[in-house]
Amino acid sequence: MKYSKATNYALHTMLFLAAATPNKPVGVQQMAEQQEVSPTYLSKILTKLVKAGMIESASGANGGYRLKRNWETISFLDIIHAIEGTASLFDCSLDHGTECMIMQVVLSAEEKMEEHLRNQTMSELVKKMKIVL
Amino acid sequence: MKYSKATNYALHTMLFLAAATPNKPVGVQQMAEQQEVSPTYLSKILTKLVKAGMIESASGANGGYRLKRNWETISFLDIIHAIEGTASLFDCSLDHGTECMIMQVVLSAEEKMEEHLRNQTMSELVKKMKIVL
DNA sequence: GCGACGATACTCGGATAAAATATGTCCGAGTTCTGGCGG
DNA sequence: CCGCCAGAACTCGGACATATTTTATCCGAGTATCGTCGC
Repeated sequence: MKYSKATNYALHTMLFLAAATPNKPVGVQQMAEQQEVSPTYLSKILTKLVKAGMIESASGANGGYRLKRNWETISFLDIIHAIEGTASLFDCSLDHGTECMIMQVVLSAEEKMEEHLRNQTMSELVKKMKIVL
Repeated sequence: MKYSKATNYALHTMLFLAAATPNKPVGVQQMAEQQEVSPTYLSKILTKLVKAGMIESASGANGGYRLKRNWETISFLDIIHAIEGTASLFDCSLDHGTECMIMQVVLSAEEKMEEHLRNQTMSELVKKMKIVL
C-alpha cells in the first residue's frame, strides 16, 4: 500500500503554486520540467484538482494553472482525496453477521491519520518554508 | 490507495485462529472455505505470516496452521507489515536540496495511524468479541 | 502383539496466468494572446 | 492611429499504450499420520 506518484505530483504542484503565488497562471510545462514528468500527464492530474475546485486553469497563450481564492484553507487531506478518491483503506470482504471488528479498528486508525492531514494546510507549510529560506 | 485483500485475509485468519485456539492445527481448506478464497492462495498469504514468526505450519495429515506461543503480543501493525511490507506510504520523488517538508507531514500522519494499529492486539479483540457473544 | 510399509491428507514453494490499477503518450479541438497588416 | 485577422502558444479531454502490482491457479515435491499386513 502506497500513495500513488500522482499524489506526489499533486502535492508538490500545490506547494509550488502556493509558494510562487503570482496572479499570473503558471504553465504546465514549467512545472512538469521541474518535477521531471511529462506535461500531458501532469496536466491530467491537475485536471482533477480543477474539478475539486482548488485551482483553476486559463486557456490560451500565457495560460496555465492558478490557485483559487480559497486556497489558504486547503489541507493535505483535501488534495489527497482529490487524487486518490475518498474510499476508505479497508473493506471487510467477509460478511460475518455483526459489524466487522477488524474493520472498526483499521478505520479508526485511518481516521487518526486523516485528522492529522486535515490539520495541515498548504499555506502553513509555505510560511514555515519562508522562515527557512 | 487501499490495503490489499491479502491483508484482509491475513487479519481475519489471525482473528479466527486466536478465537478458536485449539492446540491442534487448523487446515487451510477450512479457513479458505470460510473466507471464500482458494486454499492455495490463502496458503501463500499464510506463508508470509509464518516467515514473520506469528504462526507455524504443520505438514502431513491433520496438519495446518497454529498460532505461536507469543501470539498474545501480536498487534495489527505486525500483521499488516508482514503482508504489505514495511515501506512507508510516501516517497518524495523529487530531490529538492533540503528535506522534503511534504514528506515530513505525510510521514508523521502515517506514524499516527501506525501508533494506533500498534496498540491493538489480536488478543484484546478476542476478549471483546467474547463479551459480545 | 509389534514393527514396517504404503495410502492418504496435508503443506510448501516455484512457475505461470489473468486481472486490475497506475503510469504515461498522442492527438484533435478549443481558447486566448500577440503581432502585423490594411484602412 | 486603430481595428481586424492570422498564427503562435497554450490548455482540455478522450483514446490509446505500457508497466507494475495484485490476485489467483496449477502442480510436483516433501512430510506426518493412520491403517494394514506380515512376522
